[in-house]
Amino acid sequence: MNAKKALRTSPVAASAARSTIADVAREAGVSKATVSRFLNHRERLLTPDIATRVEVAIAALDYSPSPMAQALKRGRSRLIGLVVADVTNPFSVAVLRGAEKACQDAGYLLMLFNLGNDSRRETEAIAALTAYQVEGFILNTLGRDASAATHAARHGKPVVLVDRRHQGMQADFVSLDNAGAVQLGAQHLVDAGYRELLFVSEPVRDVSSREDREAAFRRFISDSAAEVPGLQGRTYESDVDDARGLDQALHSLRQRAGKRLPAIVSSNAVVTLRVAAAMARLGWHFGADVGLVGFDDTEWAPYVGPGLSTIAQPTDELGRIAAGCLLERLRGLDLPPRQILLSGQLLARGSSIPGRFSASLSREEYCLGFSIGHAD
Amino acid sequence: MNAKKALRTSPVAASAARSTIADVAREAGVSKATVSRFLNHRERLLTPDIATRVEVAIAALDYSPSPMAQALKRGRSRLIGLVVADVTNPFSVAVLRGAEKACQDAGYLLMLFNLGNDSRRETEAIAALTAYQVEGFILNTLGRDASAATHAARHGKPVVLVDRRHQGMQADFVSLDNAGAVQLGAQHLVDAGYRELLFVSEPVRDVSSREDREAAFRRFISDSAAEVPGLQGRTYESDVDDARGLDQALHSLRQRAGKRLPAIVSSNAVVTLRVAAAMARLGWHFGADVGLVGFDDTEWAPYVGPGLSTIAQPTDELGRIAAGCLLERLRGLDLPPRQILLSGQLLARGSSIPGRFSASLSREEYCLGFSIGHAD
DNA sequence: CCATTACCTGAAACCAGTTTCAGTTTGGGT
DNA sequence: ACCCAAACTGAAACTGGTTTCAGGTAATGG
Repeated sequence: MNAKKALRTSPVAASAARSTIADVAREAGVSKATVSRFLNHRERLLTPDIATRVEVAIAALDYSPSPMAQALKRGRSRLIGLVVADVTNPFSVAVLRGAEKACQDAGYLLMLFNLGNDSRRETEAIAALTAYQVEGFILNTLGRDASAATHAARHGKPVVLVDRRHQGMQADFVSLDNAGAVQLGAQHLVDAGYRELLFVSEPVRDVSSREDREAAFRRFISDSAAEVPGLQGRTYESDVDDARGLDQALHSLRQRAGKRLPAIVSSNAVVTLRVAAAMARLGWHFGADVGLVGFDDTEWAPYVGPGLSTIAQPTDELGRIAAGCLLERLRGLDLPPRQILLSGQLLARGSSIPGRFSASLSREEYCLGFSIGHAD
Repeated sequence: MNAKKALRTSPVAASAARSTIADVAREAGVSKATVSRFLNHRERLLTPDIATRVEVAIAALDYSPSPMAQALKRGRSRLIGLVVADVTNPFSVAVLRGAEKACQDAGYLLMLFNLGNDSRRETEAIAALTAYQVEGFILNTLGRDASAATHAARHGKPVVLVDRRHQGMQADFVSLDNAGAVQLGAQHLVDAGYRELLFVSEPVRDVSSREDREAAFRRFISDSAAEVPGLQGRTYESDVDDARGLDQALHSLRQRAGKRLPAIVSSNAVVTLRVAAAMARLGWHFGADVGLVGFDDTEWAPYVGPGLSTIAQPTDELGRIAAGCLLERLRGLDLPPRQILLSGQLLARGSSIPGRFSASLSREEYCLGFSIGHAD
């Protein structure tokens, strides 16, 4: 305390201490209230004379108000809490990027909490963020514990769910149109001539996006069975530490296929990588031996094998829109919860072309870029 | 205000309002000061009787102190500011992950600011974070504006620089041992028989890690010229929107090589991807046509072409150690600035094996996993 | 010309904590 | 039994803002 005062009076270290509203008031010869009014209610102005005096003082002291103090008094913090299931997942990061930009543009800062795929920390995350008075949440969490999110909502903080829905929870929800995307990818494989399909996913239970995708795949198979003779489809859940299981699944996929062509729909980039690893272990080649369409278009997809066909999510959009929804709510918009689904885009590359053999040919020519219009 | 009081007395909505220290004090029949002491100085205890009364009251009201108010009074916020040059860069994300974990374990929360590779926002970022009373910074910024960081340091906030040094700045610095890593990768290429080397980097100027790597490459070439007959090396700066330039650079690399073997050292994952794209455009193959060792071991590296040889950075370590340094400073450690360099690990795959042709063979057998011990 | 109103400004209370300071109690020593 | 110190607790001041409330001044109306 003494040290601080010493600093402030010492001209050398003057810059070390942030100037406060009281300093400005003193400098301008007015009261704190007047300075505060100048900052917040400039519209119904103060006397021009006084206003300029305050303005000058603020400039002279390079004053900017402490968000902490403002948060304390106002109850609003200009902070948004972002909870991410796993920063390692490129999808999460891409969304994060979009959201972060939108928030910054609106003058909000992001507080990040990464769960590292540990669902127990979900409650902890929301509690910590709530303590810091975040004004709202963008949640991309494991579906497990709806209670945590509901708790946040009950505190009156708006919540936007990204990619993963919590059953029965009243909140805005922004996501890829999973059903449409699966349809798009699976149909593409069928069009390319593949008939024995395998949907590979991470453990489905309780994660809405995985459930949606799997269900959509099943629906596609049963819906198309009539028109497409010989079409068969199964699903497989891949576990992180069960590489052998995946290898076997691929084996039996090819066995079932017989002389029909086998293909895989992988439910996200993580799974795609696992499948790529399995293919390498088996010495098989994408396209020729087994077709593939994978969710999430990553920057490396064009260069793996003959190029991986992917379903691109509009990740940036998702993040931006999620943040947008939240900001609207913060501005007082009071609507019933919305569901916003954006469509994916199919990028067809070598991995869904049966005739082609591995990476030994230039990929460019296969990059057809099938696409369906994607929302705004 | 009235609304709030109404809420608090209404039993139904009681959960909506966070309870304050005053509530606890009233409930326990003690003063706010006593509650505060219970929370902060439990060691020199209160009377056991009173302590338990407070404890019970806290439990009953599910009270937890407001970090905002604490920050205001204490000047400490339990917040750490993390500025990242580009969240899109997998390296940044990996570091972020490590740092985030370490901070959370120590009870700190991370405020994230992404520059999106826009160096003008650097000052803005530090100002915003400072305003929120972050206790320290972890900076992975563009080198441009040392002033911003210096400014932060002058405010007495500890700063840790990750991967990028600011010239003349007094702060802890945590990074890969770039010189050693370049040596490791380049030597590996030479050992494999490559003789005409090209170091490809993003624009080097003002980014210390890029400068270091380039310089180390030059040094390696001149140091080895004597012992390795025919060894030649050049450098090339690749620009985002100049794909043709890169194509030409590769062309002349091969031309220069003549019947010697040409190879590339790419300075990070982004560049590696650009090189992969160029190779695809040219219809060339890694390993056979041009060798490659790239900085940053990504999850997809094993599956591109014959597998990409990489120099893995201990990203998680880097993040953890950076956070660790910062936390030490926050605990009052007062040492001169440290430089902590961690060694990289060479993962040799197909792209640095001259004989092999493309992806048509299983990669596993090439994954020799050359490695040098990496610092704790 | 006086009363009323409108407008501007400052003092003080408040947000939710921490910390200082002073007062009370207790215990030990003599 | 008395004195003094140590230990514990509460009132109040403080952090840096915002907001209410009341007072003062100038302008307008009767």
